[in-house]
Amino acid sequence: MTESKAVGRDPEAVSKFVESFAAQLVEAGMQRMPARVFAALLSSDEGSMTSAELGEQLQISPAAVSGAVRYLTMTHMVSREREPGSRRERYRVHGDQWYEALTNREAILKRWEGALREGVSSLGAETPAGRRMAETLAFFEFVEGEVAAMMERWRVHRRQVFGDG
Amino acid sequence: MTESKAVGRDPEAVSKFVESFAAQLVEAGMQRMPARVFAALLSSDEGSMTSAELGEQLQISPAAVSGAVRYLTMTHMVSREREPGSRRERYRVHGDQWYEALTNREAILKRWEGALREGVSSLGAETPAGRRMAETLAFFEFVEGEVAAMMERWRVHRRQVFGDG
DNA sequence: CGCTTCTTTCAGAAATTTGTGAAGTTAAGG
DNA sequence: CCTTAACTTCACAAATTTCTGAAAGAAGCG
Repeated sequence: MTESKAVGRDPEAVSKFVESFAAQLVEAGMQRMPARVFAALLSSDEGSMTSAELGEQLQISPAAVSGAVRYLTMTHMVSREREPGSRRERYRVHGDQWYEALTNREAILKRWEGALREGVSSLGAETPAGRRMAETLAFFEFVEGEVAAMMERWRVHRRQVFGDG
Repeated sequence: MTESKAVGRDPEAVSKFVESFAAQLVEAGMQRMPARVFAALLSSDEGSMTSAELGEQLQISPAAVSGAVRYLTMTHMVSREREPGSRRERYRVHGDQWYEALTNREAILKRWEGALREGVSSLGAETPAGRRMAETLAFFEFVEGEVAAMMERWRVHRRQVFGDG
C-alpha cells in the first residue's frame, strides 16, 4: 500500500490469475513465455500492454517479451500497434479474434491431411491400414467443414448474448 | 530381401509414412515417442503391435515403448490387450475411438473454464478485463456443447460412407 | 515352486529448450 | 545528422526433458 498511483485493482489478484491461466495454456502445449504474455494481455483492462509493462509484471527480460510476442503475432493471437509518435509498441489481444485463431488450427489439420493422403497411397488404399487411414482422413475433412459452420453459429449466439460489442 | 516371411508391403514405405506422420503430431504438441508409437500402430494392418515389434520398427528401447504406451493409454488413444496365454501384450488403436479421444480435450476445456471463472470473479465482472474473460468463457462453453453434436453428426456421416465397419 | 519371458521403474548421461545479457538495428526528435 | 529510446538478434549458461541400460517386478508354464 501507500504505493504510487491508484491502480483500481489488486495487482496480486491479477498476477495470480495470470499465472494460473498461463499454467493451463502451458499444460495444453503452449510455450511458457507466450502463455504468460498472452494471459497478461487478456487480463489487462485495455486489452493491450507495452513491452515494458509486460516485462515488469512478468519479471522477464525485453528479449523474452520479444520472443513471446513474435510467436503470438505469428499465430494471430495478438496484434501489434505502434503508438503514434513514439517508438513504443503496444501488443493487443483482439477480444474475439484470438479464440478464432485458436480454432484455426486449420493449418495443422491441412498438414495432417496431407500426411494421411500420402499414407493411404503409399500403403495402398485396399490394405486394412490404408482403409483405416482413409477413414481418419475423412474425419479430419469432416471436422474442417464443421468448424467453419460452428464459428458462424457462435457469432450469432455471441451477438444475442453480448451484443455487437 | 530373402528375409524370413513375406511381409506383403514395403517396410521402408511404411517407415517413411510413420516418421512423417509422427513429425506432424509432434509439431502439434505431442511428445516424440508417443507420436511415433501411435503412428506405427495406425499404419499396421492389424491395427495392433507388440512391444517388441514396436521397439524393432522404431529402433527404441523397451523402456521407451513402455513410457509411450503409458501416455497413449492414459489419453485413451490406444488400448492394451493381453494375448491369451502369454506375457506378451498387444497395443491397439481402435480405428474410430482414437480421434474421438482427440476431440475429447474436454478435460482441458473444463480446466480453462475453471481458470476463467476465477478470473472473472477476482478481476470483477464489471471491469473491462472481467467482461472480456466472461466472453471467452462463454465461447468455450459454447464449443463444448457443439463438439458433442458434431461427433454425433460424424457418426451418421461415417456410417453412410464407410458402413458399420 | 522355480524358471523364463515380458514389462515397468529408476538413475543418470545426453540432447534439447529456455531465458538472459550484451551487442546490434531502427526510427523519433532535436 | 546525431542522440537516444525502443525493439530484436545472438551466443551461451542453466534448467528441463528425453531416452537408455540395468535392475526389479509380474505372470505363464513346466
